[in-house]
Amino acid sequence: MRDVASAADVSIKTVSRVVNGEPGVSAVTAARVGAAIAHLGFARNDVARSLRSGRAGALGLIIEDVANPFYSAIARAVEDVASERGHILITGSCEEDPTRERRLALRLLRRMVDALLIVPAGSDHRYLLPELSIDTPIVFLDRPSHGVAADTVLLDNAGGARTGVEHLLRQGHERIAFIGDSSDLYTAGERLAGYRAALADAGREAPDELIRAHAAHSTQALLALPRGRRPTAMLCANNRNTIGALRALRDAPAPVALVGFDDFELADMLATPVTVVRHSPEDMGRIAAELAYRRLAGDAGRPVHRTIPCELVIRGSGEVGP
Amino acid sequence: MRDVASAADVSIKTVSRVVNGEPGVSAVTAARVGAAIAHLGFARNDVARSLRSGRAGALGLIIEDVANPFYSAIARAVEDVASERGHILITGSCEEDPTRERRLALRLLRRMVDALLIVPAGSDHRYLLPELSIDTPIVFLDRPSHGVAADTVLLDNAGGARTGVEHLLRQGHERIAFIGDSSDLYTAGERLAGYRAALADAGREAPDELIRAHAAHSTQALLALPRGRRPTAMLCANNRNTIGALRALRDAPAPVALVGFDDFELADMLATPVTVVRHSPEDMGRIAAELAYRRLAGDAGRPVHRTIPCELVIRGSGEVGP
DNA sequence: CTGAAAGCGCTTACAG
DNA sequence: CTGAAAGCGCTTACAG
Repeated sequence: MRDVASAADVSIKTVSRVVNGEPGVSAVTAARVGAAIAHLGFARNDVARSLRSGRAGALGLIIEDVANPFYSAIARAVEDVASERGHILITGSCEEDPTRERRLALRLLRRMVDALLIVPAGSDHRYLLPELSIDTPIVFLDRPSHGVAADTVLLDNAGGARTGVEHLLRQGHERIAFIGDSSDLYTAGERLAGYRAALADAGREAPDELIRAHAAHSTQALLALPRGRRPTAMLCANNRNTIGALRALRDAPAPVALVGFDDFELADMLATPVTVVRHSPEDMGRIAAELAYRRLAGDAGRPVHRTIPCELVIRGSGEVGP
Repeated sequence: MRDVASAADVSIKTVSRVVNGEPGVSAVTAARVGAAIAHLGFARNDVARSLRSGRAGALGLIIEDVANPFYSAIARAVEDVASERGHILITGSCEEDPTRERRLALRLLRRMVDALLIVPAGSDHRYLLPELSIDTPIVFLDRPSHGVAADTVLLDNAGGARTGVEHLLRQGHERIAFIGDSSDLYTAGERLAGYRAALADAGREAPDELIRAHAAHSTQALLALPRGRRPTAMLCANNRNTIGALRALRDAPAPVALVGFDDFELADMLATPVTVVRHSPEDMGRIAAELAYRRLAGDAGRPVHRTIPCELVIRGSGEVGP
C-alpha cells in the first residue's frame, strides 16, 4: 500500500479509501491510484486488516467429520451464508472427541473468527465463557450446550422418532426394535425418548432386549431371537445405523419393516426403497449462520433456540407388514 | 501479552517465549508468567502473530462443492495433514465457476494462507503467477493447471476408463455406450479418451450415437434405440453420471451392463451391486497437502506431477452379458 | 477531498 | 537468561 501510495503520489490513507471503495476520493485521484494498483499488482493484506479492525471476516465451524454427508451439507450451507458477506469459512473435524473440540475451538478463537458455530462433542463448554463475554457469538448446532447459554439449533429428534414409530404401529407391528448409538449421545437419547413415548401412548412398553446399539451386529442378534420375541420392525436412529442394519437385513429370511432417521442418497434406489424420517441439515447450517450474523449486527437479546422439523418419507421399507 | 508481562513483571518478549515454548527462560520466570497467563485468561492473538511472521498457519482449499462426497473426502484428508502441523483449513466451493474460483483464490491469498490447493474450474490460471513467484506454494488437484507450472495430483482417468471398457469387452459386449459430462471438463475428456483407446485396441470404433452427456435423459434415449443399435453395456464417467443412469435403467426392459467411474456409498447394496472403477480421493488430498508442505520446507525443484491409480471393483452390474 | 500520526498485538533482530 | 526497539500492513480517529 505504501508502494502504491508513492507511485500514485498520494498518502496510504487515500490508497486505503480506493481499495475499500470508501467515498471521498476525487475521480482523478482514484483513477491514478487504480492505475498504480494495477501496475504494481497490489492486493490488500487481509491479515493486517483483521488485526487493526479486530474482525477476521471469517466464520469458524466445528463438526464431527466433513466427510459425513450430514455435516458436509451443514458446512456448505454455512459457507453460502458467509460467502454472501465476503467472509470465509474455517472448518475443523473433531471426531466426537471433546479434547479436539476444545482445541479446535480455542484455535479458531485465537484466529479472531467473527463467530463460532459448533456441533459439540463434549459435555462441558464453560471453557467458552471468556469468549462469550468478549462478544464473539457462539452458536450450537445439533446438540445443546452445557454450562453456557448460547443460541442453539436442534432437530426435532423426539418428534421425528415418534412419527416413525407411530407409522410402524399403524402397520400393525407389535415388536418394534430401536437401533441407535449410546444414549449418552444427545441425539440418540432424544430419539430413544421419542420411540418410548410413541410406544407408551399406544399402551405398550419397550422391552430392553429390543433396544440396541451397534447396528449391523445387533440387527443380526435381533434376527436370531426366537419367534415371538423377534422384532418385526425397527427404527434406526441415524443414517449410519440405518445402513448398518440394511446390510445385516440383506440376508434376513423374513422381511423386517424399517424406518430410518436421516435421509440418505440412494435410499430410494435400494431393492426395497427405504422409508425415512427426513429433515434439512442445510436449514440447520443456514439458520445457525444467520443467528450468528444477527448477533454480530448487534442483537443482544436472550439466547435463541430453534428447532428444525422432521417429516416421514414413505418409500416402502416402512410399509412391510408384521 | 502486555498485561501478562506487567502482571508477571517481565517484558513482553519473555511472555512471548513462554507462550511459544521457546527456550531460554528460567523455570522460576516461566512459572510466574504461566501463573499470570492462567490468572488473566490470556490467549495468543494469532492474527497479530501471522502479520508479523508472514504466515497464517492455514491451508486454503478450493473445490467444486464440499457437499459432494468426492470433494469432502479430499477436504478431510487435507485437514488431517494440516492439523498435524497445527494449521487450520479454509475451504471454498466454486461450483465449476471460473469467476468464483478466481475470486476465492485471491481472497484466500489475501489472507496469507501458507499454501493454496485448488481443484480448478477455469482454464486460465495466469492470474496466479504473481503469487507463485511470491513463494506461496500452489498445488492443483484432479485437473491440470493452465498457463502456470505447479505441482499437480491427478487420477489415472484414461487408464481407469480403459480398464472398465476392457472388462465389458471381455464379457462379450459389442455396443458399449459412454455416459459422461461435456468433454470440455478435463476428467470427462480423459475418460472418454480411455474409452476410445480400449475400443480401438479391440479393433472397434465408438459410434457417436453411443457417446452421451446428461446421464438420466440420455440413458433413456439409448434404451429407445432400435435393437442392433442399442447398447448392451455402458461406462458412466463419474459418480453422478452413474447414479443418473441407474435411475433410468431401473425401468429398463432388458438388463444393461454398467461400469461406473468413482466408487460411491451403497454401490454394493443396490439390487444389482455396481461394478466400479475405484480410486482414493483421500490419497489425492493427502498427497497434495504433503507436496505443499514439502515446498514450504524449502523444496524448490521442478513442478511435480503425481498420478493416483484406479482399480476395477467387480460387484455384479459389469458382469451382465450382452 | 486529503493526509499525518498512532496503534492493532504480536515476532524479529538485536544487545547485554 | 532477559529485554528495548522496530516493524509486519493495514485502519482508526483525527485535523485541515
